[in-house]
Amino acid sequence: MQFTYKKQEKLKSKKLIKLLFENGKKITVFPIMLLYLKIEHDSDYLIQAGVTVSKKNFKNAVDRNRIKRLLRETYRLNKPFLYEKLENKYIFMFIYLGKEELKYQLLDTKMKELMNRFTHKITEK
RNA sequence: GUAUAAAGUCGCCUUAUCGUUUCGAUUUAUAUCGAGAAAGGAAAGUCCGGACACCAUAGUGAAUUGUAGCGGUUAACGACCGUCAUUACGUUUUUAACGUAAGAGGACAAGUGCAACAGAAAGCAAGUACAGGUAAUGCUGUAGUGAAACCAGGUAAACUCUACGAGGUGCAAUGUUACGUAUAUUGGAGUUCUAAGAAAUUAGAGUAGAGUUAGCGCUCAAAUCUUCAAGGGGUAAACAGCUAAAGUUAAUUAGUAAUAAUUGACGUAGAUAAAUGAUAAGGGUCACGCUUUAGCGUGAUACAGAAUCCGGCUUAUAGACUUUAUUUUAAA
RNA sequence: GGCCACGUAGUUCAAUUGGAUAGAAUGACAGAUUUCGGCUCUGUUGGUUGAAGGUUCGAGUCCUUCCGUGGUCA
Repeated sequence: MQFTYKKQEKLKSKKLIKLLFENGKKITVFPIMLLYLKIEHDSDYLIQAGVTVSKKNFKNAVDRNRIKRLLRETYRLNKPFLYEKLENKYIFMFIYLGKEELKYQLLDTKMKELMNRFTHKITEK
């Protein structure tokens, strides 16, 4: 499995996103919050993931884009770790809660911690 | 050389690793390989003007709304260029001229409205003080009030008038496909029998069916049924529109200029919870400090992210460079 | 992405078609009343009218450009 993040892996359907926000479960490792939901979707990949940043916290489009790019990058590089342990299909949404931009290395460690917690929760069941 | 102001130009670079979007090839498919390209001067605000699309549309007038010295540029404009009145400041040889900057500026000799306080008076009128003048009188001048006054007064970024222009809605326009389902309403076609008639149709039966009843039955009866179309309700998927264009740039010519013409060169993003990146290393530029005139260390490297496409305007912007003007310093 | 609307004391609203010092209620503060508090009465306070320009003798009001807030569409 490679470090890819293609069109097929992105969460695009408005319907799914709506479902996710209504029924999804949360895990938070500040400043990242993960919303996830176990659901059968059409993609060939196990996970469809999206990324979002609030307009309230970051007013300029440039800053929002920067954060989203960082989040995507951390997800992309840590993805194989998740795929080793997963069996069912999921949809993800990463939400950035912080009000200031963090450095890449910090975000990377946070993302790893977040994924650890997620796999714990799944395997417990 | 320093500082300030105005105008204009540029607005970080290189390498490595891992990725995203597009196209092509291979493959059942995951995917693999190859190819080139990938954010701005404002992409922003949406303040104007167009292209393009759909809808509407005989003509004329009215209403609504925009513009407003004169001339030019342009696809077009409320933009741009030139120029004049006017205003402000400065200088001089001071009833004027020159320089710099501003410059939404048609008409109050068509009508209506408005002008606080002050003032006799800011209009369907009334008349103060002083002086002059008359047969006589606000008849004339000055003073005083005020932003404005014995005047065809002022005011149109007041209504209005004049001249010229403007159909509406916007790529979430619009077209095609897919998914999918309650059916109000409207229209067409179809579905029983008998009689009359050439036919449209009319009259009757009470069949299919509908309503009601526990049921028998009773009532209605081809529409309340079927089907097709319009219409309406929902879903939020795909493709086209979608990027080569009033294109960018250099030289020459015409023009005071905006700009135009000719020739040469270039071929320039196309996403949709929204790509154009992330990390590491090195370099450039600027500031500060140390040492010392060549290095070292630390910090900074702006404003900001395409969403149908162009032409302007407005606003944000670290730093660098060019030109012009002014000030001051040093040298010759 | 397109298209609209609205900004006045801490809060909710006024301001006669441009005319003076921008008002009212409520709130806040002080005093009176009360043993104390509330109610009530009296007084005081608080605004660069979202910002910057312009027109005008004079702008909350007219014009232009920005800033902020909200709405709408298939």
